[in-house]
Amino acid sequence: MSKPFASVWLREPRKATSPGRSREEIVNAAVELLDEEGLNGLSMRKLGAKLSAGATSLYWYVANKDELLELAYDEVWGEMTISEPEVVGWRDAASTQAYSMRQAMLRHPWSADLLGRMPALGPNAIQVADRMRRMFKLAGFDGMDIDYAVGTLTAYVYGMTVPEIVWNAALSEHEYDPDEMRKLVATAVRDFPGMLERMNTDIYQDPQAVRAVAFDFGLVSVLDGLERRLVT
Amino acid sequence: MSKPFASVWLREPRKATSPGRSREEIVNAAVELLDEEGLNGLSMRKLGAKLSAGATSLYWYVANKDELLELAYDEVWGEMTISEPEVVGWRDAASTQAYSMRQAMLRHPWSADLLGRMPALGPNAIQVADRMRRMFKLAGFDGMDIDYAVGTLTAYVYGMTVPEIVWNAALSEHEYDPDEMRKLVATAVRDFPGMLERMNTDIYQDPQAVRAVAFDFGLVSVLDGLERRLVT
DNA sequence: ACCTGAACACCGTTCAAGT
DNA sequence: ACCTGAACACCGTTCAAGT
Repeated sequence: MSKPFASVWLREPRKATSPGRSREEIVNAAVELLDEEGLNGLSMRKLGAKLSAGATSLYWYVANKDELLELAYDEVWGEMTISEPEVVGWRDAASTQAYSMRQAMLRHPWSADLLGRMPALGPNAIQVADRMRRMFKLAGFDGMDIDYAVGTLTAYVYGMTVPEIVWNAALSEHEYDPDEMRKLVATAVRDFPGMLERMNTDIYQDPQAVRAVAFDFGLVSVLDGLERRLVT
Repeated sequence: MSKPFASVWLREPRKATSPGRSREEIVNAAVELLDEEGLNGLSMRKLGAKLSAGATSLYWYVANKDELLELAYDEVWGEMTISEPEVVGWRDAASTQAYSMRQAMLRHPWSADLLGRMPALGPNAIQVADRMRRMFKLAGFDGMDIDYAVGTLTAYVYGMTVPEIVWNAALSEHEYDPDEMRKLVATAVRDFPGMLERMNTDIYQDPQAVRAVAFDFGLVSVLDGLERRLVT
Protein backbone atom coordinates (compact mmCIF):
# COMPACT_ATOMS: atom_id res chain seq x y z
CA MET A 1 0.00 0.00 0.00
CA SER A 2 2.56 2.58 0.95
CA LYS A 3 5.68 1.32 -0.70
CA PRO A 4 7.06 3.75 -3.27
CA PHE A 5 6.22 3.65 -6.94
CA ALA A 6 8.55 1.07 -8.44
CA SER A 7 10.12 0.96 -11.86
CA VAL A 8 13.62 0.22 -13.11
CA TRP A 9 13.69 3.60 -14.75
CA LEU A 10 13.39 5.47 -11.52
CA ARG A 11 16.41 3.81 -9.94
CA GLU A 12 20.00 4.47 -10.78
CA PRO A 13 21.41 1.45 -12.58
CA ARG A 14 24.41 -0.32 -11.21
CA LYS A 15 27.36 1.19 -13.01
CA ALA A 16 28.78 -1.10 -15.65
CA THR A 17 32.17 -2.43 -14.68
CA SER A 18 34.38 -4.18 -17.16
CA PRO A 19 34.55 -7.78 -16.00
CA GLY A 20 31.66 -10.17 -15.69
CA ARG A 21 28.27 -9.84 -17.21
CA SER A 22 26.56 -6.56 -17.90
CA ARG A 23 22.98 -5.53 -17.69
CA GLU A 24 23.01 -4.83 -21.41
CA GLU A 25 24.17 -8.33 -22.22
CA ILE A 26 21.46 -9.78 -20.03
CA VAL A 27 18.74 -7.70 -21.62
CA ASN A 28 19.90 -8.67 -25.11
CA ALA A 29 19.81 -12.33 -24.20
CA ALA A 30 16.38 -11.86 -22.68
CA VAL A 31 15.03 -10.26 -25.85
CA GLU A 32 16.45 -13.12 -27.90
CA LEU A 33 14.87 -15.69 -25.65
CA LEU A 34 11.56 -13.83 -25.74
CA ASP A 35 11.61 -13.66 -29.52
CA GLU A 36 12.35 -17.35 -29.78
CA GLU A 37 10.11 -18.77 -27.12
CA GLY A 38 7.64 -16.10 -26.14
CA LEU A 39 6.84 -14.65 -22.77
CA ASN A 40 6.33 -18.01 -21.13
CA GLY A 41 9.62 -19.21 -22.55
CA LEU A 42 11.56 -16.74 -20.46
CA SER A 43 12.44 -17.93 -17.00
CA MET A 44 15.28 -16.75 -14.86
CA ARG A 45 16.73 -20.24 -14.90
CA LYS A 46 16.63 -20.55 -18.67
CA LEU A 47 18.07 -17.11 -19.13
CA GLY A 48 20.81 -17.94 -16.66
CA ALA A 49 21.60 -21.10 -18.57
CA LYS A 50 21.73 -19.19 -21.85
CA LEU A 51 24.36 -16.97 -20.32
CA SER A 52 26.07 -19.99 -18.75
CA ALA A 53 25.48 -18.57 -15.35
CA GLY A 54 23.56 -19.60 -12.30
CA ALA A 55 19.96 -18.52 -12.49
CA THR A 56 20.26 -16.38 -9.43
CA SER A 57 23.33 -14.46 -10.49
CA LEU A 58 21.05 -12.28 -12.62
CA TYR A 59 19.69 -10.80 -9.46
CA TRP A 60 22.88 -8.88 -9.11
CA TYR A 61 21.98 -6.80 -12.16
CA VAL A 62 18.25 -6.66 -11.92
CA ALA A 63 15.97 -6.46 -8.90
CA ASN A 64 13.49 -9.00 -10.21
CA LYS A 65 11.94 -10.47 -13.32
CA ASP A 66 9.54 -7.60 -13.81
CA GLU A 67 12.40 -5.16 -14.00
CA LEU A 68 14.07 -7.32 -16.58
CA LEU A 69 10.88 -7.30 -18.61
CA GLU A 70 10.67 -3.53 -18.32
CA LEU A 71 14.15 -3.30 -19.77
CA ALA A 72 13.36 -5.72 -22.58
CA TYR A 73 10.13 -3.91 -23.31
CA ASP A 74 11.91 -0.62 -23.82
CA GLU A 75 14.10 -2.25 -26.45
CA VAL A 76 10.99 -2.66 -28.58
CA TRP A 77 10.32 1.05 -28.31
CA GLY A 78 13.86 1.63 -29.40
CA GLU A 79 13.07 0.05 -32.76
CA MET A 80 10.42 2.58 -33.63
CA THR A 81 11.59 5.18 -36.08
CA ILE A 82 10.09 8.42 -37.23
CA SER A 83 10.87 10.59 -40.18
CA GLU A 84 11.54 14.23 -39.48
CA PRO A 85 8.18 15.96 -39.50
CA GLU A 86 9.86 19.19 -40.53
CA VAL A 87 10.69 17.77 -43.95
CA VAL A 88 7.89 15.36 -44.77
CA GLY A 89 5.01 17.10 -43.02
CA TRP A 90 3.15 15.86 -39.99
CA ARG A 91 0.75 13.48 -41.69
CA ASP A 92 3.51 11.56 -43.40
CA ALA A 93 5.55 11.50 -40.23
CA ALA A 94 2.55 10.26 -38.28
CA SER A 95 1.94 7.46 -40.78
CA THR A 96 5.58 6.41 -40.72
CA GLN A 97 5.50 6.40 -36.96
CA ALA A 98 2.33 4.32 -36.89
CA TYR A 99 3.71 1.74 -39.31
CA SER A 100 6.98 1.51 -37.49
CA MET A 101 5.24 0.98 -34.15
CA ARG A 102 3.17 -1.77 -35.66
CA GLN A 103 6.20 -3.44 -37.21
CA ALA A 104 8.27 -3.27 -34.03
CA MET A 105 5.47 -4.91 -32.10
CA LEU A 106 4.93 -7.59 -34.72
CA ARG A 107 8.63 -8.41 -34.56
CA HIS A 108 8.37 -8.89 -30.81
CA PRO A 109 4.97 -10.42 -30.17
CA TRP A 110 5.57 -10.66 -26.44
CA SER A 111 5.35 -6.88 -26.33
CA ALA A 112 1.59 -7.19 -26.80
CA ASP A 113 1.44 -8.97 -23.49
CA LEU A 114 3.70 -6.53 -21.65
CA LEU A 115 1.70 -3.58 -22.90
CA GLY A 116 -1.19 -4.67 -20.73
CA ARG A 117 1.02 -5.30 -17.75
CA MET A 118 3.43 -2.44 -17.20
CA PRO A 119 3.70 1.22 -18.15
CA ALA A 120 6.24 2.22 -20.79
CA LEU A 121 8.53 4.52 -18.89
CA GLY A 122 11.89 3.67 -20.45
CA PRO A 123 14.10 6.16 -22.25
CA ASN A 124 13.19 4.80 -25.67
CA ALA A 125 9.47 5.02 -24.97
CA ILE A 126 9.92 8.57 -23.75
CA GLN A 127 11.90 9.49 -26.82
CA VAL A 128 9.14 8.20 -29.04
CA ALA A 129 6.60 10.23 -27.06
CA ASP A 130 8.80 13.29 -27.35
CA ARG A 131 9.13 12.92 -31.11
CA MET A 132 5.42 12.50 -31.49
CA ARG A 133 4.77 15.59 -29.42
CA ARG A 134 7.05 17.64 -31.67
CA MET A 135 5.28 16.22 -34.67
CA PHE A 136 1.82 17.21 -33.49
CA LYS A 137 3.06 20.57 -32.31
CA LEU A 138 4.34 21.24 -35.78
CA ALA A 139 0.95 20.21 -37.10
CA GLY A 140 -0.56 23.03 -35.12
CA PHE A 141 -1.84 21.41 -31.96
CA ASP A 142 -1.57 23.37 -28.79
CA GLY A 143 -1.33 22.77 -25.05
CA MET A 144 -2.90 19.54 -23.86
CA ASP A 145 -4.24 18.85 -27.34
CA ILE A 146 -0.72 17.82 -28.28
CA ASP A 147 -0.81 15.05 -25.71
CA TYR A 148 -4.33 14.07 -26.63
CA ALA A 149 -3.30 13.70 -30.25
CA VAL A 150 -0.30 11.58 -29.28
CA GLY A 151 -2.54 9.46 -27.11
CA THR A 152 -5.13 8.97 -29.82
CA LEU A 153 -2.69 7.86 -32.48
CA THR A 154 -0.79 5.62 -30.10
CA ALA A 155 -4.00 4.07 -28.83
CA TYR A 156 -5.11 3.28 -32.35
CA VAL A 157 -1.86 1.56 -33.26
CA TYR A 158 -1.83 -0.44 -30.00
CA GLY A 159 -5.40 -1.43 -30.27
CA MET A 160 -5.05 -2.55 -33.84
CA THR A 161 -1.77 -4.40 -33.45
CA VAL A 162 -2.32 -6.25 -30.20
CA PRO A 163 -5.25 -8.31 -31.46
CA GLU A 164 -3.33 -8.97 -34.65
CA ILE A 165 -0.47 -10.43 -32.63
CA VAL A 166 -2.79 -12.46 -30.47
CA TRP A 167 -4.46 -13.83 -33.53
CA ASN A 168 -1.13 -14.68 -35.15
CA ALA A 169 -0.06 -16.53 -32.03
CA ALA A 170 -3.26 -18.53 -31.87
CA LEU A 171 -2.87 -19.51 -35.50
CA SER A 172 0.82 -20.28 -35.43
CA GLU A 173 0.21 -23.26 -33.20
CA HIS A 174 -1.10 -25.28 -36.08
CA GLU A 175 -1.09 -25.48 -39.82
CA TYR A 176 -3.28 -22.77 -41.24
CA ASP A 177 -6.04 -23.98 -43.47
CA PRO A 178 -8.37 -21.25 -44.74
CA ASP A 179 -11.32 -23.58 -45.21
CA GLU A 180 -11.00 -25.16 -41.82
CA MET A 181 -10.74 -21.73 -40.23
CA ARG A 182 -13.79 -20.58 -42.11
CA LYS A 183 -15.70 -23.50 -40.68
CA LEU A 184 -14.51 -22.87 -37.15
CA VAL A 185 -15.48 -19.23 -37.28
CA ALA A 186 -18.79 -20.14 -38.83
CA THR A 187 -19.44 -22.30 -35.78
CA ALA A 188 -18.51 -19.57 -33.34
CA VAL A 189 -20.72 -17.12 -35.16
CA ARG A 190 -23.64 -19.40 -35.84
CA ASP A 191 -26.23 -17.37 -33.94
CA PHE A 192 -25.48 -14.10 -35.67
CA PRO A 193 -26.54 -14.12 -39.29
CA GLY A 194 -25.09 -10.67 -39.88
CA MET A 195 -21.64 -11.93 -39.08
CA LEU A 196 -21.86 -14.59 -41.74
CA GLU A 197 -21.57 -11.96 -44.45
CA ARG A 198 -17.86 -11.90 -43.87
CA MET A 199 -17.54 -15.60 -44.51
CA ASN A 200 -17.50 -15.24 -48.24
CA THR A 201 -14.88 -12.54 -48.39
CA ASP A 202 -11.24 -13.29 -48.80
CA ILE A 203 -10.39 -12.65 -45.15
CA TYR A 204 -9.49 -16.27 -44.70
CA GLN A 205 -7.60 -16.64 -47.92
CA ASP A 206 -5.14 -13.87 -47.19
CA PRO A 207 -5.60 -12.57 -43.66
CA GLN A 208 -2.33 -10.63 -43.75
CA ALA A 209 -3.40 -8.54 -46.71
CA VAL A 210 -6.81 -7.83 -45.22
CA ARG A 211 -5.22 -6.70 -41.98
CA ALA A 212 -2.91 -4.34 -43.82
CA VAL A 213 -5.88 -2.76 -45.58
CA ALA A 214 -7.77 -2.55 -42.30
CA PHE A 215 -4.82 -0.83 -40.65
CA ASP A 216 -4.68 1.74 -43.43
CA PHE A 217 -8.38 2.39 -43.33
CA GLY A 218 -8.30 3.12 -39.62
CA LEU A 219 -5.09 5.12 -39.78
CA VAL A 220 -6.44 7.44 -42.44
CA SER A 221 -9.63 7.83 -40.42
CA VAL A 222 -7.75 8.69 -37.24
CA LEU A 223 -5.50 11.18 -39.00
CA ASP A 224 -8.47 12.79 -40.74
CA GLY A 225 -10.23 13.05 -37.43
CA LEU A 226 -7.21 14.65 -35.80
CA GLU A 227 -6.77 17.05 -38.69
CA ARG A 228 -10.34 18.13 -38.20
CA ARG A 229 -9.46 19.27 -34.66
CA LEU A 230 -7.07 21.77 -36.19
CA VAL A 231 -9.48 23.67 -38.40
CA THR A 232 -12.39 24.05 -36.02
CA MET B 1 2.65 -27.32 -34.69
CA SER B 2 -0.15 -29.41 -36.04
CA LYS B 3 -2.55 -29.67 -33.15
CA PRO B 4 -5.91 -28.10 -33.90
CA PHE B 5 -6.82 -24.54 -33.11
CA ALA B 6 -7.85 -24.55 -29.47
CA SER B 7 -10.41 -22.47 -27.69
CA VAL B 8 -13.16 -23.22 -25.20
CA TRP B 9 -15.65 -21.75 -27.57
CA LEU B 10 -15.02 -24.29 -30.25
CA ARG B 11 -15.74 -27.26 -28.02
CA GLU B 12 -19.10 -28.37 -26.81
CA PRO B 13 -19.32 -27.68 -23.08
CA ARG B 14 -20.04 -30.50 -20.72
CA LYS B 15 -23.77 -30.43 -20.21
CA ALA B 16 -24.77 -29.00 -16.86
CA THR B 17 -26.18 -31.64 -14.60
CA SER B 18 -28.03 -30.77 -11.45
CA PRO B 19 -25.75 -31.93 -8.63
CA GLY B 20 -22.25 -30.78 -7.89
CA ARG B 21 -20.56 -27.67 -9.13
CA SER B 22 -21.30 -26.07 -12.46
CA ARG B 23 -19.10 -24.36 -14.94
CA GLU B 24 -21.07 -21.17 -14.45
CA GLU B 25 -20.46 -21.20 -10.72
CA ILE B 26 -16.76 -21.71 -11.28
CA VAL B 27 -16.50 -18.86 -13.76
CA ASN B 28 -18.36 -16.52 -11.41
CA ALA B 29 -16.01 -17.38 -8.58
CA ALA B 30 -13.06 -16.87 -10.90
CA VAL B 31 -14.26 -13.42 -11.92
CA GLU B 32 -14.70 -12.50 -8.27
CA LEU B 33 -11.23 -13.68 -7.40
CA LEU B 34 -9.78 -11.83 -10.38
CA ASP B 35 -11.54 -8.62 -9.39
CA GLU B 36 -10.28 -8.91 -5.84
CA GLU B 37 -6.74 -10.08 -6.37
CA GLY B 38 -5.88 -9.53 -10.00
CA LEU B 39 -4.61 -11.97 -12.57
CA ASN B 40 -1.77 -13.21 -10.39
CA GLY B 41 -4.20 -13.72 -7.54
CA LEU B 42 -6.02 -16.44 -9.43
CA SER B 43 -4.58 -19.89 -9.05
CA MET B 44 -6.37 -23.15 -9.47
CA ARG B 45 -5.63 -23.98 -5.86
CA LYS B 46 -7.03 -20.73 -4.53
CA LEU B 47 -10.09 -20.97 -6.72
CA GLY B 48 -10.62 -24.53 -5.57
CA ALA B 49 -10.38 -23.41 -1.96
CA LYS B 50 -12.88 -20.62 -2.56
CA LEU B 51 -15.32 -23.21 -3.79
CA SER B 52 -14.34 -25.53 -0.93
CA ALA B 53 -13.18 -28.07 -3.42
CA GLY B 54 -9.93 -29.73 -4.25
CA ALA B 55 -7.90 -27.67 -6.64
CA THR B 56 -7.90 -30.36 -9.24
CA SER B 57 -11.63 -30.99 -9.26
CA LEU B 58 -11.98 -27.92 -11.47
CA TYR B 59 -10.39 -29.86 -14.26
CA TRP B 60 -13.59 -31.76 -14.62
CA TYR B 61 -15.33 -28.61 -15.89
CA VAL B 62 -12.52 -26.88 -17.67
CA ALA B 63 -9.65 -28.26 -19.71
CA ASN B 64 -7.03 -25.93 -18.22
CA LYS B 65 -6.48 -22.54 -16.71
CA ASP B 66 -6.41 -20.76 -20.06
CA GLU B 67 -9.85 -22.02 -20.88
CA LEU B 68 -11.08 -20.75 -17.55
CA LEU B 69 -9.61 -17.36 -18.34
CA GLU B 70 -11.28 -17.37 -21.74
CA LEU B 71 -14.60 -17.94 -20.02
CA ALA B 72 -13.97 -15.20 -17.46
CA TYR B 73 -12.83 -12.84 -20.18
CA ASP B 74 -16.06 -13.22 -22.08
CA GLU B 75 -17.97 -12.17 -18.99
CA VAL B 76 -16.37 -8.75 -19.34
CA TRP B 77 -17.67 -8.50 -22.87
CA GLY B 78 -21.07 -9.40 -21.51
CA GLU B 79 -21.11 -6.17 -19.52
CA MET B 80 -20.81 -3.95 -22.55
CA THR B 81 -24.09 -2.36 -23.54
CA ILE B 82 -25.12 -0.51 -26.63
CA SER B 83 -28.10 1.70 -27.27
CA GLU B 84 -30.19 0.88 -30.30
CA PRO B 85 -28.59 2.69 -33.23
CA GLU B 86 -31.98 2.82 -34.95
CA VAL B 87 -33.32 5.25 -32.39
CA VAL B 88 -30.33 7.33 -31.28
CA GLY B 89 -28.36 7.39 -34.52
CA TRP B 90 -25.04 5.71 -35.15
CA ARG B 91 -22.76 8.34 -33.64
CA ASP B 92 -24.55 8.30 -30.33
CA ALA B 93 -24.67 4.54 -30.34
CA ALA B 94 -20.97 4.36 -31.13
CA SER B 95 -20.15 6.72 -28.27
CA THR B 96 -22.25 4.76 -25.83
CA GLN B 97 -20.59 1.59 -26.97
CA ALA B 98 -17.14 3.09 -26.55
CA TYR B 99 -17.85 4.35 -23.05
CA SER B 100 -19.36 1.10 -22.00
CA MET B 101 -16.38 -0.87 -23.28
CA ARG B 102 -14.08 1.39 -21.34
CA GLN B 103 -16.13 1.09 -18.18
CA ALA B 104 -16.37 -2.69 -18.37
CA MET B 105 -12.62 -2.95 -18.75
CA LEU B 106 -11.96 -0.53 -15.92
CA ARG B 107 -14.21 -2.59 -13.67
CA HIS B 108 -12.16 -5.69 -14.48
CA PRO B 109 -8.56 -4.53 -14.81
CA TRP B 110 -7.29 -8.03 -15.45
CA SER B 111 -9.04 -7.89 -18.81
CA ALA B 112 -6.30 -5.53 -20.01
CA ASP B 113 -3.85 -8.36 -19.53
CA LEU B 114 -6.00 -11.01 -21.18
CA LEU B 115 -6.57 -8.81 -24.19
CA GLY B 116 -2.93 -9.19 -25.13
CA ARG B 117 -2.98 -12.91 -24.53
CA MET B 118 -6.02 -14.53 -26.09
CA PRO B 119 -8.51 -13.73 -28.83
CA ALA B 120 -12.02 -12.77 -27.82
CA LEU B 121 -14.12 -15.50 -29.37
CA GLY B 122 -16.81 -15.93 -26.74
CA PRO B 123 -20.52 -15.46 -27.40
CA ASN B 124 -20.62 -12.12 -25.63
CA ALA B 125 -17.68 -10.79 -27.60
CA ILE B 126 -19.32 -11.92 -30.81
CA GLN B 127 -22.59 -10.33 -29.83
CA VAL B 128 -20.82 -7.03 -29.27
CA ALA B 129 -19.15 -7.32 -32.66
CA ASP B 130 -22.48 -8.12 -34.27
CA ARG B 131 -24.15 -5.10 -32.69
CA MET B 132 -21.35 -2.85 -33.80
CA ARG B 133 -21.59 -4.16 -37.34
CA ARG B 134 -25.29 -3.35 -37.45
CA MET B 135 -24.52 0.07 -36.10
CA PHE B 136 -21.99 0.90 -38.79
CA LYS B 137 -24.15 -0.63 -41.47
CA LEU B 138 -26.91 1.70 -40.48
CA ALA B 139 -24.43 4.52 -40.66
CA GLY B 140 -23.94 3.72 -44.31
CA PHE B 141 -20.78 1.63 -44.38
CA ASP B 142 -20.65 -1.15 -46.88
CA GLY B 143 -18.89 -4.48 -47.40
CA MET B 144 -15.56 -4.81 -45.64
CA ASP B 145 -15.72 -1.17 -44.59
CA ILE B 146 -18.20 -2.21 -41.94
CA ASP B 147 -15.59 -4.47 -40.38
CA TYR B 148 -12.86 -1.89 -40.76
CA ALA B 149 -14.97 0.66 -38.94
CA VAL B 150 -15.70 -1.80 -36.13
CA GLY B 151 -12.01 -2.57 -35.91
CA THR B 152 -11.00 1.07 -35.81
CA LEU B 153 -13.37 2.05 -33.03
CA THR B 154 -12.59 -1.04 -31.01
CA ALA B 155 -8.87 -0.52 -31.43
CA TYR B 156 -9.13 3.03 -30.20
CA VAL B 157 -11.03 2.07 -27.07
CA TYR B 158 -8.64 -0.79 -26.30
CA GLY B 159 -5.58 1.26 -26.91
CA MET B 160 -6.78 4.08 -24.75
CA THR B 161 -8.10 1.98 -21.89
CA VAL B 162 -5.36 -0.58 -21.49
CA PRO B 163 -2.64 1.94 -20.62
CA GLU B 164 -5.10 3.65 -18.30
CA ILE B 165 -5.61 0.41 -16.42
CA VAL B 166 -1.90 -0.31 -16.30
CA TRP B 167 -1.27 3.13 -14.94
CA ASN B 168 -3.98 2.75 -12.32
CA ALA B 169 -2.48 -0.53 -11.20
CA ALA B 170 1.00 0.93 -10.92
CA LEU B 171 -0.33 3.80 -8.85
CA SER B 172 -2.62 1.80 -6.62
CA GLU B 173 0.32 0.12 -5.00
CA HIS B 174 1.15 3.19 -3.01
CA GLU B 175 -0.37 6.37 -1.69
CA TYR B 176 -0.76 8.82 -4.54
CA ASP B 177 0.95 12.14 -4.02
CA PRO B 178 0.69 14.50 -6.99
CA ASP B 179 3.89 16.35 -6.12
CA GLU B 180 5.92 13.23 -5.64
CA MET B 181 4.62 11.85 -8.92
CA ARG B 182 5.48 15.07 -10.67
CA LYS B 183 9.03 14.75 -9.40
CA LEU B 184 9.33 11.12 -10.48
CA VAL B 185 8.11 11.87 -13.96
CA ALA B 186 10.37 14.88 -14.16
CA THR B 187 13.27 12.52 -13.48
CA ALA B 188 12.23 10.06 -16.14
CA VAL B 189 11.78 12.84 -18.65
CA ARG B 190 14.85 14.89 -17.75
CA ASP B 191 16.52 14.67 -21.16
CA PHE B 192 13.51 15.84 -23.12
CA PRO B 193 12.77 19.49 -22.48
CA GLY B 194 9.66 19.37 -24.63
CA MET B 195 8.08 16.85 -22.31
CA LEU B 196 8.51 19.15 -19.35
CA GLU B 197 5.77 21.41 -20.67
CA ARG B 198 3.24 19.00 -19.32
CA MET B 199 4.64 19.27 -15.83
CA ASN B 200 2.83 22.44 -15.00
CA THR B 201 -0.57 21.32 -16.12
CA ASP B 202 -3.08 19.72 -13.82
CA ILE B 203 -2.45 16.19 -15.06
CA TYR B 204 -1.05 15.21 -11.73
CA GLN B 205 -3.66 16.96 -9.64
CA ASP B 206 -6.56 15.15 -11.21
CA PRO B 207 -5.40 12.41 -13.55
CA GLN B 208 -8.86 10.86 -13.78
CA ALA B 209 -10.43 14.01 -15.15
CA VAL B 210 -7.66 14.52 -17.67
CA ARG B 211 -8.01 10.98 -18.89
CA ALA B 212 -11.73 11.42 -19.37
CA VAL B 213 -11.10 14.52 -21.47
CA ALA B 214 -8.41 12.71 -23.43
CA PHE B 215 -10.78 9.84 -24.13
CA ASP B 216 -13.42 12.22 -25.44
CA PHE B 217 -10.96 14.07 -27.61
CA GLY B 218 -9.82 10.90 -29.29
CA LEU B 219 -13.29 9.43 -29.57
CA VAL B 220 -14.62 12.49 -31.35
CA SER B 221 -11.61 12.42 -33.64
CA VAL B 222 -12.08 8.77 -34.51
CA LEU B 223 -15.79 9.19 -35.16
CA ASP B 224 -15.15 12.27 -37.29
CA GLY B 225 -12.59 10.36 -39.25
CA LEU B 226 -14.96 7.46 -39.79
CA GLU B 227 -17.76 9.79 -40.82
CA ARG B 228 -15.46 11.25 -43.41
CA ARG B 229 -15.19 7.81 -45.04
CA LEU B 230 -18.92 7.99 -45.71
CA VAL B 231 -19.05 11.18 -47.70
CA THR B 232 -16.08 10.65 -50.00
C1' DA C 1 -20.41 -39.02 -13.06
C1' DC C 2 -17.78 -36.49 -10.10
C1' DC C 3 -14.04 -35.54 -6.72
C1' DT C 4 -9.73 -36.44 -4.24
C1' DG C 5 -4.62 -36.35 -2.89
C1' DA C 6 -0.17 -37.46 -4.17
C1' DA C 7 3.25 -36.56 -7.35
C1' DC C 8 5.86 -34.23 -11.19
C1' DA C 9 8.06 -30.69 -13.30
C1' DC C 10 8.36 -26.47 -13.13
C1' DC C 11 8.44 -21.38 -11.23
C1' DG C 12 10.58 -16.49 -8.74
C1' DT C 13 13.16 -15.11 -5.02
C1' DT C 14 16.06 -15.09 -0.62
C1' DC C 15 20.12 -15.81 1.57
C1' DA C 16 24.24 -17.56 3.58
C1' DA C 17 28.35 -18.85 1.73
C1' DG C 18 32.02 -18.69 -1.35
C1' DT C 19 35.84 -16.14 -4.30
C1' DA D 1 32.36 -6.87 -6.31
C1' DC D 2 30.38 -10.72 -8.17
C1' DC D 3 28.57 -15.51 -8.36
C1' DT D 4 26.89 -19.90 -6.45
C1' DG D 5 23.64 -23.69 -4.75
C1' DA D 6 20.36 -24.91 -1.51
C1' DA D 7 16.01 -23.93 0.13
C1' DC D 8 11.23 -21.93 0.38
C1' DA D 9 6.85 -21.18 -1.09
C1' DC D 10 4.51 -21.34 -4.62
C1' DC D 11 2.64 -22.84 -9.51
C1' DG D 12 -0.37 -25.93 -13.49
C1' DT D 13 -1.41 -30.41 -14.64
C1' DT D 14 -1.69 -35.67 -14.70
C1' DC D 15 -3.40 -39.67 -12.98
C1' DA D 16 -4.65 -43.57 -10.31
C1' DA D 17 -7.82 -44.17 -6.90
C1' DG D 18 -11.95 -43.45 -4.54
C1' DT D 19 -17.34 -42.81 -4.22
